[in-house]
Amino acid sequence: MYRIGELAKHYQVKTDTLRFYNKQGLLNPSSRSESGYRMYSEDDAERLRFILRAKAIGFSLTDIAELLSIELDKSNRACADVKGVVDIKLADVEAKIAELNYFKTSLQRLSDACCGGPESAEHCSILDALESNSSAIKCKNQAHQHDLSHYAKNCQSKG
Amino acid sequence: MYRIGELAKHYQVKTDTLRFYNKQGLLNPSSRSESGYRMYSEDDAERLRFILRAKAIGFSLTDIAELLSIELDKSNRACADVKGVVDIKLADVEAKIAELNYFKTSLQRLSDACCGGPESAEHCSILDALESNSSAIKCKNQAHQHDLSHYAKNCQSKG
DNA sequence: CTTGACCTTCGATTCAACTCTAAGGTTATA
DNA sequence: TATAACCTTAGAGTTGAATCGAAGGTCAAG
Repeated sequence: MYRIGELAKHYQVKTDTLRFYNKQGLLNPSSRSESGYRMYSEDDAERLRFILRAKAIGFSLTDIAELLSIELDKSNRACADVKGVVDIKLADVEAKIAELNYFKTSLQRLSDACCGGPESAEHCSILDALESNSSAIKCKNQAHQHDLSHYAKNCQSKG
Repeated sequence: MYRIGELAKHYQVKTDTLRFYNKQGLLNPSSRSESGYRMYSEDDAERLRFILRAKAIGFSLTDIAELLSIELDKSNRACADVKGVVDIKLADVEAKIAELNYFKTSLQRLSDACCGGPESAEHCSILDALESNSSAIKCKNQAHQHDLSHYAKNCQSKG
């Protein structure tokens, strides 16, 4: 069993954050000491690891609560429902990866094209690229169905 | 030239948001009409597209301002500086992709293991996995150097 | 010449996810 | 027993990124 400060130090979070997660119902200490101190078990720590990992890759606390709460009403849910929740997150993650890969390619192209020397950036190819309609950072043409589609369709490749 | 409402509608943002970007210096309309209306050029629209795309993949407005401001003081910056900024962003993006790929694998594994049928989730393999120390959502062993390393090292594979 | 859809400003509010403050209780050590 | 380093609570403040409200100016159509 860990006291709040121990758990916090171990996972590099503030005690405030753990109290906040407690208040939000995200991570309730499995017990309290005589004097009212929060006492966290190994399972609680496991749950915290899950929360931190999910958070680090961009899930909101609401998302995380949803994933974690699935287990609570499982007898009222069909397998398909559960799989549905997971698959929605999966689609989100895949869409984000696609965006990031696209952006990565653009940045890579910029970086590769730049001499990186000590001379003034007046004629730096990175700047040229950013200046002229972000021509090195083009919109992808094969717009798929997600957040970006609403403006991707208006984004002409001008290179 | 577009008025604020036109630009907003075109890119599915609120006029408030465009005024906010103006106030923040992220996107200043290239002119004002006689009567003081903000007037946006094609280049302004281009810049907005860049902002929206960058935002969609997780850059903060501060990050975006940095990328966009490169052009302003370019004669005061060395090529190397500019390349440096881009390379830092590139590393950010790569780290994010790595995280997401890791999480994607975990979610995929959960999804694949689930029958997805209409029966009660009482014995759903996804829930089993989440329950028992998230064993199906294991920590990766090959911890590389980034945000997660501080707790990845404490995360034992229990499957 | 007024109605409605625009636009302006400034300041207040929202939301997530903390983060801090104040006032006080607990526990190990000198 | 007193000092420090813990812990408790309720509630206020912070940051980023909007979003809203109020009070009013602009402009084309009827």
